[in-house]
Amino acid sequence: MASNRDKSISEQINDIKKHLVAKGYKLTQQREVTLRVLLEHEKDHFSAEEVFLLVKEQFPEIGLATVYRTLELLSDLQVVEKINFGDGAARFDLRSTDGSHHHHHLICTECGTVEEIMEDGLLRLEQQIERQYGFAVTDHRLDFQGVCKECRAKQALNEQAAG
Amino acid sequence: MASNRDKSISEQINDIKKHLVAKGYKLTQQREVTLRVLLEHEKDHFSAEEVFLLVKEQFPEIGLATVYRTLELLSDLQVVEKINFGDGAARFDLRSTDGSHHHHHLICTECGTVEEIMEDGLLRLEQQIERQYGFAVTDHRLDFQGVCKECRAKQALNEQAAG
DNA sequence: CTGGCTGCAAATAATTTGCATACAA
DNA sequence: TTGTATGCAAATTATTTGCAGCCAG
Repeated sequence: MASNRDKSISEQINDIKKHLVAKGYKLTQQREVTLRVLLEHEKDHFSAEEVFLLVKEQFPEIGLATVYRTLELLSDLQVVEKINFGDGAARFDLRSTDGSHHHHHLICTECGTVEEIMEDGLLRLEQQIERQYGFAVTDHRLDFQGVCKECRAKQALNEQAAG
Repeated sequence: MASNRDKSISEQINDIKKHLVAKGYKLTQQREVTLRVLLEHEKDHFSAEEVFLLVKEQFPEIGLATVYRTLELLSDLQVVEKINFGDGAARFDLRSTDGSHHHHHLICTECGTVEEIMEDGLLRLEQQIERQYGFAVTDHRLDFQGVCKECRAKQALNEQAAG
């Protein structure tokens, strides 16, 4: 029952290294630092550029293209998920080690915050889809747009002031 | 109870024209043709480029930038939804007139087809999120990845041949 | 009329690619 | 050693923007 929450970052990097090696890839300095950055910020949804800037702090020689290539690779390996929230750039989200990775997103339309929630009430729906459409679901993505708690509080204050 | 399914395309364009005019916008030839193309292909998920090519058939003078601007405008007006499936380009999806627009997507990882399904078992979940996180849900997006019926059939055949 | 709208071309922004060199296994 | 990976710069792709003229209301 070990989830990634139970493992140190080094252990997780080691696990991922095995995946890499198994497919004939190498764990370079650049890839390791990139992984470390992702693991240290598992709740964020960084763009390639943002990852690049953070990696650069620990490894200044790295090039942006390498970060793109690494993220692409990690995406293929199912280590990260590439998501597009509609602002210009793709964002990258760590998947959980066990492959279930079912966190959903609460995207605030006021402040742009993206919060992750762990939740899974979708199994029933997936089964229904499989039955009804003959579509074999392997994965899903569920995002909610709306107004987060903080922005609602602000809105309430403003209305009070205005009213 | 009139849904957009009950209305002719001209009627729908007229409805949308009212929205436009109400906000001080004009219904130009270009916008009308673009709308017509979208309405005639309501089950597709075209990129701006694809819309452009289709509009060009009926209105050759149009420029790509105009299509982008029109789609942006229609997006603001909630007439279309701008979605990003992760291939390089944004795609545009008609919303239903009543604003509910809750269709979800079945994205086949084999052939790339995107099928729409009308379904809404998410109300309960939205309510739970509101209670649990204080997040006021206004909209959601639910996509399923997997293998569609057709590709599964093909896979089955191939396995048979191989086995 | 006239302010919004358009087409065009140039500007951005994100991402990819070619290539000579560097380095992990 | 040797093929994979990297950094850089140039190329590509999607989208946006400036601007002079155009047209719907």
